Amino acid sequence: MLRREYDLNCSIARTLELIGERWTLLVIRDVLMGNRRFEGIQRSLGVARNVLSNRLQRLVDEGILERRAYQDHPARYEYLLTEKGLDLWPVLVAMIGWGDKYLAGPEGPPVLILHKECGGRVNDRRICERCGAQLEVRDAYAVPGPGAKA
Amino acid sequence: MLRREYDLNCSIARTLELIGERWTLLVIRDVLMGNRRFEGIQRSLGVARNVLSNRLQRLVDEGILERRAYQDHPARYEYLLTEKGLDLWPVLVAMIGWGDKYLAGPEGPPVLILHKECGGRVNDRRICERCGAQLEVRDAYAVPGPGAKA
DNA sequence: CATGGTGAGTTGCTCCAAGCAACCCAGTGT
DNA sequence: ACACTGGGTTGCTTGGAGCAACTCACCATG
Repeated sequence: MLRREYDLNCSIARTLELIGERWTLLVIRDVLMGNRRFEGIQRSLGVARNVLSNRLQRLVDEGILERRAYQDHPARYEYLLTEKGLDLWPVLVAMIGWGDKYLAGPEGPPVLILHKECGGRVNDRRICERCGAQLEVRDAYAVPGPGAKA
Repeated sequence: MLRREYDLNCSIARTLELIGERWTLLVIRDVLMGNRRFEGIQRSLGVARNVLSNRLQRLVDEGILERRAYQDHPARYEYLLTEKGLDLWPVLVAMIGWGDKYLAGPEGPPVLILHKECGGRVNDRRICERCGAQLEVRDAYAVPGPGAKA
C-alpha cells in the first residue's frame, strides 16, 4: 500500500503531502501564470488527462484551488488559486531561483519575475532588486526571460 | 513509459526533475539537519531501503550530495550537502513557512529556525525577525518548536 | 568460536499510480 | 449532417514504491 502521507511531524513533510505529488506544483504554476482551464493546462504540461483530473480535484479538496464556472450552456470551468494557494508563491520563487542558478542554459532564465510598480527583478527572497521592497504575489508578474523558447 | 523529465522550458519543472520525486526533499532535509547516514535517514523517514538507495545515488550523481567514507574497516559512508545542495535551503524554508501556516496543529510549528548570531526567528524570506539580517544557510540552525513531538 | 548486532546496501515480489488511448456529453460552427 | 471544443471518465498497461529477506564486512559477547 502506497501511503499517501509521510506521517512525520514536520512541516516540510506535511506540505509535500499536499503539493509533493508529480505534476501538482506545475499545475499550480500554470494557474498562477493565468493558465486556468483543464484543456490549457493539459496541453501546456502534457500530463495525462486522468492524472490532471485527480490533481485538480485534490487541490480543490484541499482548498488550494477553487473551481468556478466561467460560462453556462455549455458549462465550462476554470480553476483559481485561493489565498492558501497563492501563499505557495514563495515555494515557486525559491525553486525558480535554484533552477535558474543551476539548470538554466547559457542563455539565462526562461522566465523573469518583475516588480509591477518599478519593473525591477524579484529575487528568491521576493525582494525587488531595484527598489528593495518586500513583495507579495500580487506585486509581481512574470515575463519571458532570455532563455525562453520560441 | 514514465518520463522522468517533464520536458518543459521552465526552471520549476527542471528543479522538480531533480528534487521532485517522493522522499527526495525529505532526504535533503535530514542531511541538512545533520542526519547524514543511510541507517539514520532510513529510520527517521521510514522510507523503503531500495528507494532510499536510489534517491541517494541520484542526488550524488546530480552533485547535490557528496558520499564520503567516515571510516574504513569496515567502510562506512555519510552524505554531505554540496554547495548546490545547500542552495536548496530557500526551498525548504519556503515550504516550512507554508506548512507552519496551514498545516501545523494548534501547538504551533514543530521546528523553529533561528539566527545563530542573535537567536531571532528566521522567516520565510530568510530574514531574521529580530535583527533584520538577510541570512544564508550557515547563519541559521533549527530547534524543536512548540509543536514538536515527544 | 558461534552467535548476534550494526552499517550500508541489494534482490525479489507485489501492487498502486502514472501514462496512454479511446470514449462520452453538451453545445457551437459550417 | 458533420466535425470541433471543453471538460472530463473509463479501461488497459507498465514503471516505480513498499516490504521483506538477504548479503557482506566487521565488532562484541558468552
